[in-house]
Order: sequence, then structure tokens, then C-alpha cells
Amino acid sequence: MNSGEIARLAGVSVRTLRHYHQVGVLPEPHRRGNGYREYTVGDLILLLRIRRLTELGLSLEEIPPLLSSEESGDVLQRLDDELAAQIALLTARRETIARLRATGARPDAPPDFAAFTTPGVTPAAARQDGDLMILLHHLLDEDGRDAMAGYLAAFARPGVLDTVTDLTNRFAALDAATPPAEIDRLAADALAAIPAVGDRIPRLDAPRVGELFAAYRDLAFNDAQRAFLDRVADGYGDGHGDGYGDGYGDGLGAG
Amino acid sequence: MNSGEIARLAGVSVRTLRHYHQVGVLPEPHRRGNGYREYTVGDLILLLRIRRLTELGLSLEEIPPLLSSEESGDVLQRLDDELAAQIALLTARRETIARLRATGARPDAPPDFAAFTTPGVTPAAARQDGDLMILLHHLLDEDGRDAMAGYLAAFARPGVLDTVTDLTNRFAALDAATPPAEIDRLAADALAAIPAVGDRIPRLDAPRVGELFAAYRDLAFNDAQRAFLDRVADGYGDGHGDGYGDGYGDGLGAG
DNA sequence: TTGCTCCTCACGTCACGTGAGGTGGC
DNA sequence: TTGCTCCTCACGTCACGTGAGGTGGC
Repeated sequence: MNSGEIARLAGVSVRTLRHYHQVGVLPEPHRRGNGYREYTVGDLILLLRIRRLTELGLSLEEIPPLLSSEESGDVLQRLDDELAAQIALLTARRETIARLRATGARPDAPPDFAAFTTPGVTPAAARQDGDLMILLHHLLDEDGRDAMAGYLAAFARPGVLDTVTDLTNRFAALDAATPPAEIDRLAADALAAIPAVGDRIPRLDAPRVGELFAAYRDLAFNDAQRAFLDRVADGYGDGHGDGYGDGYGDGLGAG
Repeated sequence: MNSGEIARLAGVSVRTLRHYHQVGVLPEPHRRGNGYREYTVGDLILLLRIRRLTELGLSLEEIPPLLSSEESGDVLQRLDDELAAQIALLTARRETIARLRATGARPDAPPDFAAFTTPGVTPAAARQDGDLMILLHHLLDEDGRDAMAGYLAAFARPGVLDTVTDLTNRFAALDAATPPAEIDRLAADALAAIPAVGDRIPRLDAPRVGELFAAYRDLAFNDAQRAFLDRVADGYGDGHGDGYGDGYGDGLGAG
């Protein structure tokens, strides 16, 4: 058989044949006078064996010992374990995707925090909000995430959601043209609303959180918004914020 | 933040950062006087977003549009379909592996034909047998495989198995030193045993099967073995073999 | 003569890992 | 002065795909 014929019979490309020769899983066959390779049924069977093994998920490097020796050892056990692990990974991805699709959240959102979405919020505010959630989710540990998820879930309570949406949009609208009185009113309204969204606000005491939140505040918000955040942090007092009160305020203001 | 710090915070390597710069998913940050990169919280968030998307299974190429636009479109749906397909593939592999492990067959065996294994057969004969099964399985279509699987399953019947094992070992032992009388006896015994292993022997009329079997016969068997196969093919008559009777004989002789 | 097959390089893929070789910062 | 960090190339990975450029075979 020529290259083309054995390739067709085995259902592989000629390039695949060449590759198998190069890496040594399939020996180079005899050449005819014109340089053409001349394959035998033995080569075809060997090729089919190699294909069966690659289709099980084995690498070409793992194959030669399996072709020659009588004992396959624990290869199948090992392969099965690997496959189980891969399937578990892919299944976890599907679960994440299912949760994202159920909440309609953006694809890069942490689904743990996505139960809470405010449909009435401006796109820009929603984006900042989502960004902060991603940062927070990554920095927190299990406990911190659970606490935060519970806190955000409280926002979704009927009645509360409208208030939060309103506060968020008013926050997003703050800029240099905003009269100081509106900042005061917004701060007062925000502080008044806080008891409604949950009795206990989670402590975000993971390392770096406060510092990074402060940096985000300086990066993403304007003077009016920062003034509001300071006002809210002050209104809170030290009992909660504990050193990163302003970073904390960010989460509130944008969330 | 320096490269090392943002990398540590995000849980990626510095090389990964560089790669993201190269392909353009993550913009190059400002450089300090000494050439060091200076990252911001904004970069960290962007990096975390990219990571979340890659961990969902998206390629780096697919990511930029998702980072900028409001609409994620049907990306999640598409991803989910891909993941489902991958999981189906891996699950099929696991099933193949489970069947192989259940029968104790070699890892490159077609499990369809692996229900039949003759434990008492010499390693060399078992290897030839397995090789032929691989070739056959690949060349046959669904119907052919089913017929062959049923035929082989008949070998596993109590009492029959011992006979087949005995015939196979006697076939494997044939060589130049074998007295012609033993070839005659073996052929007679084989023909006598055939009705016991199944009332209908499957027709292997897939294209190329006869030809390739004949080639295998010439390649893998010695003169005495070929003489036996001819004898069996003749004994069969034309009703079954139909042009590739000798190739057929191979399957029998080695199986 | 034309179309098909075969041949040998050799670069491209994808998301980085891994040195090599050199220079600031504490 | 020493160790740590940062920098820029640049090759390697894995299983081939895909031309490029040239030569036999019917």
C-alpha cells in the first residue's frame, strides 16, 4: 500500500503518518525504487492500534510501551482517573455557566454574587459594580464570600431592590456639577437604607482588600463620589469599617 | 503595583502577564523610570476578568469583545454546547475503558469483540488474534460488527471455550517441523468444531476485508499454518467464504 | 500533455513554561 | 557586596494542519 491508501483505510491524514514516523511510534516502512513508501497489513494494524490508543486519550509518548509489552499495567486505571478529573472540571464550568445564564449576569461575573442584579441601574454603574464584585470575590476566602453573598442577597428583597437601584443611580450621577446638598441627601438616604439590607454587614478583612478598594476609589470615582463615600464611611463609625472604612464605603456606594 | 505583585494577587505567572500583553488582551501599563511596569487596580480587575473567562474555557482571542461590549450575546450558550460535547466524548472514553477493564482485554482492543477472551491461549497467539480483531473491527460496519460480536460471544459458551483454546494453541504451534498428519487432524477437528460455535458465521463482505486478510495470512503465518487455513477454507466450501474464504479461515484459525 | 499521488522541508497553532543573559533596588 | 526583582529575547510544548516547491505514474 502507498501512503494515501493506508491513510484512507485507517482514516488518518498522510501528515499524521509522517508525524508518527517522526516521533517513532510507527516505523518507517520499506521504500520502493521511486522513493514511495510501501506499507503492509502489519503497518495498517499497528496504525489502527495507535489510533485506538490515542482516541482513548493517550499521548504518543505513552504508546510504544503499550504496543510491545504484554502488560498494560495500570494505564487504564490512570486514564480513567484523568478522564474523571477532566469531566469534573468541565461539569463545574457548565454549572457556573448555568448559574450565570439563570441570573443573566455578564459572563465574567462571579455567580456567587450574581443572584443580586439591579436591572434598573445604568450600564456604567452596573459595570463598576460588577468590577468591584470580581475583585472582592477573588480576594475573599470562603467565609468572606458566603457573608458577602448573603449580604447581597438581602438587596434582592422586594422593596429594598428599588431603593438600592435608586441610590446606585444617584451615586453614578454624582459629578462636579452636583450641588453639595444632593451629596448630603444621598449620604443620609444611604445610611438610612443600610439597616434594611441586612442586619450584619460582612467584615471584609482579607489582606489587601482595604488598600485595593481605596485605590479603586481613587481610580474610578470622581470628587463628588469620593465625598459621598467619605460621608458614608464617617456615618458608619469605626465599629464596622475598622481601618478600611472608605474602601468599604465603595462597595456600598457602587453596590 | 509591580509585575510580581499583580501576578501574585491574581494568581498567575509573570509570564502569563507578558503573554496577555503580547496578544493584546491586557494593555501594557505605564513604565516607571527604571523600565519597571506599574500596574493599577484597574489592571488587576481586568486581569481577573480575563482569568474568569479563560477559566470558563474561552480562548484569549474570544475575550476582548466580551470585555468591552455590554452584550455577551450567545457566548455562554455556545460554550455550554461545546462543553457538553466534550463531556460526551470523555464519557464515551470512560465507557470504553470500563468495558476493557471488565474483560481484562488489552487497552487497544475493540471492546465490542472483547467479551470473548481465551485465557489459556499462548501470548503470541493471543496477540495475533487481537491484531486481527482490531483490523476486522475497523473495516466492518455496524451490522458486520454486531454479527461478529455475536459469533465471538458463542465461543465463550462453557465447553466450547476449551475446544477453541485447544484449537488455537495447536494452530499456533504449527511450523515446519509439524508432521502433515497433525495438520490434517487439526483441520478436521476445526471443521468439526465449527457448528458448535454458532449456526451462522458472519459474512465479512466489507470492501478490502478479504484482500487484507489474505495479506495478513501471508505476512503473519508460516507454511504449515497457511496449509491448515487452506484446508479449512476448502472444507467450508463456497457457500460461506465466497471469494475470501482463506481470509476467513484466518479469523477462525487465530480466533 | 494533464491531473493525481508522492516526496521533503518548514512554518503555524495555543497558552504559556523555561531558561539565558543582563540590569536596578534594598 | 549579596540576594531579590525586574527586564528582554527566544526556544520548547503537542499533535498534527497547511502550504511551498519539486518529481514520478497513468
